[in-house]
Amino acid sequence: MSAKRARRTAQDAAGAEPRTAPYNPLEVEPRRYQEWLERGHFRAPVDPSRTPFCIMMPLPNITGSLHMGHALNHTIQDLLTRWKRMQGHNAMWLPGTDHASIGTHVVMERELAKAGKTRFDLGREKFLEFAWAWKERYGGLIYSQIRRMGSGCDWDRVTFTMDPGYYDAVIECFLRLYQTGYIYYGKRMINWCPKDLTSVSDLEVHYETVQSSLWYVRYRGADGGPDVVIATQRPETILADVAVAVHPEDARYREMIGRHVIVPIVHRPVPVVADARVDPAFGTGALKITPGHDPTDHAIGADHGLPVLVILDERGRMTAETGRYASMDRFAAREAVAADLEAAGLVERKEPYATNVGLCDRCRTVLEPYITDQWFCRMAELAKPAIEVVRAGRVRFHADRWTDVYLDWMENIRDWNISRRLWWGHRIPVYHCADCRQHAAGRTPPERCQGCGGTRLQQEEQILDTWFSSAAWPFATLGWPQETPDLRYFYPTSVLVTGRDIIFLWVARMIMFGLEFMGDVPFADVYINPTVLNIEGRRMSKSLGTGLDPLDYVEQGYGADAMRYALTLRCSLGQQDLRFGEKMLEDVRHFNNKIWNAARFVRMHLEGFDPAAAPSALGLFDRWILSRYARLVQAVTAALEGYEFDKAARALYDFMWSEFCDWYLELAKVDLYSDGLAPERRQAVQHTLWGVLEGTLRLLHPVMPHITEEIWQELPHRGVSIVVAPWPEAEGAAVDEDAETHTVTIIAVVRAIRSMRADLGLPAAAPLAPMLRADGSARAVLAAHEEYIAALARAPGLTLGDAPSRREGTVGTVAAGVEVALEIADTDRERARKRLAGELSSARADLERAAGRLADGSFVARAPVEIVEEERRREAELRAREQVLVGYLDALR
RNA sequence: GGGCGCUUAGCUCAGAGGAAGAGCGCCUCUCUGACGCAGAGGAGGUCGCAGGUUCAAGUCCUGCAGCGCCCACCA
Repeated sequence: MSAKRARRTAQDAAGAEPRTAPYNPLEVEPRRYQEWLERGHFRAPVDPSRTPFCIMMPLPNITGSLHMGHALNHTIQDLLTRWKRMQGHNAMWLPGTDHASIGTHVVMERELAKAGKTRFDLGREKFLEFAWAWKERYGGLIYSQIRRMGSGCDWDRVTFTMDPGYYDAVIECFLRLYQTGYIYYGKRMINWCPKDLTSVSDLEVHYETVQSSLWYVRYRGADGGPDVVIATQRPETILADVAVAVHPEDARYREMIGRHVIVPIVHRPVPVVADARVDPAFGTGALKITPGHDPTDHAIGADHGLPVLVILDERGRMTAETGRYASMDRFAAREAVAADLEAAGLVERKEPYATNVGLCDRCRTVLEPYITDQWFCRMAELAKPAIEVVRAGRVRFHADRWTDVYLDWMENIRDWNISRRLWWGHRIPVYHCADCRQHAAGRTPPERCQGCGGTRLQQEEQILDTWFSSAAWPFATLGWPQETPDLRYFYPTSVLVTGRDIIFLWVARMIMFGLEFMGDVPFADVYINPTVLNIEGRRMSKSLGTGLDPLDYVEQGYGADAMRYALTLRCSLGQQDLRFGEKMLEDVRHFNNKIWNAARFVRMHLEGFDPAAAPSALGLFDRWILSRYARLVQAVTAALEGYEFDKAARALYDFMWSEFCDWYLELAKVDLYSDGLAPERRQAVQHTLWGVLEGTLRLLHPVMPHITEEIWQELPHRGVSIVVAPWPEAEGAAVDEDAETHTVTIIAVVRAIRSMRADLGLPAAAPLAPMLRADGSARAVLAAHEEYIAALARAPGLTLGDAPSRREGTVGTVAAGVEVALEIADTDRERARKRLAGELSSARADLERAAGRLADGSFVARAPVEIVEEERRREAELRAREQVLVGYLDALR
């Protein structure tokens, strides 16, 4: 146990209680949020007289609950929206959820499985009823969590991707792409999940390295020709082999090309073909060709006019045609076939082999390359303008490095498999003729087939990829394809805030859809927020048990503001990850309490204060803090403009705590507690306390909306809510260099006295009588503010004049050019000597460095004049300081 | 196989060419009238390693190492 903790515990045991209760966010936050809703502060109806600012929320899944990633993502969006609203924009943040077809399927089917059922037991219609009931039950949960975080969304516009209007917009997108000729249909090899029974797009494949085996299998030559040995990790697919391929330049196999070999087990003679896609360095340099079960083989087979054989069904089981392997699972079949090959003496050897297998992103089942009827969207044409707008800076990524990531993917884009063999989603608006297999696209079935005139038309069973529907999010939420006022007013939107994991899945596709359907980019800026990791730097995951629930922390008593601030403080452009730990919340809780109590102090001293009356007697420190505040306004505004959220948060923290509380409040106390304070001085101090606090609250509000509102409402102010208060301009509070310089001097002097007190071991409460000596303007400033220095340094006997720099029985130093001396008792001589010696040695080290640089001819000749001058000034100062310290030290010997 | 990011005080992170910073933690002191979720004073870093550019390098360049991420998917 630390000493500090021990003391605290002892104090607790003694029953010592803090005089005031700390700030309690749990009481404040829900109440304030409710008030904002009731007052309609988050509503943003179309208003042509104001500039719109619009953010579309990256839509959470209906199956999900709020996690740390959302907490950060929403904090940033809310921060931006609130800030822009305060700047006078008509700020709109649109919330919504995603039907997340495969994700929801997985969750619901897991639920069904508990009752021993599958979705096929229910049938399409019943299953969809079940899904809607699910959505009603859980879909609202995430909204209440979003509200609890303080997010100021326009709830009147909340959108679900299967709402009728949105559904219609998605269908419209499909039909237009179909008419343009970008959508095509046919049997293609895709990534198939044998568990979910659907295709998944390339982006939804999760690769993992697993330990597997590589079997070297001998294929006998046909008609007495030479054998060939191939290497495979999937012996079961040998049954579907239609050829063996070798590299055309491979000398080992030149003789083989055009001859035939016998596929083991099925005893099928197949040709040996030459193809440059074979890597001669891998395995034996001979590749078995299985067009039905491997994408590369599929391509090679197509080019060589080879047939396609299929030996696995949609569930990954061996088909009926495979004889004794029929209905075996693919992994069992692998072992069985391998064993049979072994028994036949055809396995040359088997070696361990690490390979990447593609897993279903949702259910982690090993995916199977599989040939089915699929819908694809051509991407080359859509990608072209989407590349151009980013190159031209019409869409800007923050941080900038994501631009290359985006461009790289877009330039190598491949066609998009948009169909899913699932039920929960937007059903593809195409009708197939049962007679001639022709199809036609449309919202309703055609009366008869255009090909054969038949009337047996059936709608396509498959639905669209979830990401196809979310690609329309920036405009389908605003009423597209209707030309609504909303659409005209808010599109293009302002900023997209999202994670890097969906730059391809979502961001790129929104840009392509936006350009295709709206003829304009969907947003001007894309801010990529960091990924939230736990404190060990591990990914948060529910299944690994490393997930953290932000609402847990909020309700534990830290509150939403603390969560928001903790995340914002670490949300920098430089970092791509953000490590989160509970300690961070504690820090912010302390900060909240600091603000709360500072505000209490201010209010306590606002009696008789009239905010409308301009202050007529500002003192040095009033001017100082106003100047510091003016800089703060600039710094915070600039940081937000540059998406440097951490800088904004840090600037606010440092100002509030280290300048406003530690110095200005303490200095103000000297005035406020003095008996004979002139009324105009009181007014000036009150005005400054109020003005700076009120302004800082406004700057803080986007990050910590609740506590700032709670305090702001208790202050004299000009509006109904801080939510709609104007963002501070450096109005009336300009930078005052003079006040800053002089205050720095005074602070340095106070610190010097405090430091001497501590080094000499003098009691904290002992009244001191330091002697100060200064020249010029510093002297005048000190003379005018002796009272403040005396109070803050607890030095009522302070004198300003000719401090003795070589006097027996004193210790001294130089602070900001002011000599500060203190008489010491005989018993303190040793401590004083130690302090002086320490200071002297570090002064000498600095001096040596400065003198060294100035003695270097090339430095003086080549460094810029200002730098050299600065060094000279420093050297002179250090020399003077050294002299003074030596003087004191000598006098103590 | 390609690409990106990170490596600064015990921990979490700022700093991006001119004297090493913050918060927490640690040490000492303080029952001071906003706050002990506090105040005051301290200790603590050859800025991953090796070269280079420069009068000057956490900061720019080149390698290397470790950690993390992304793309591609090789039988």
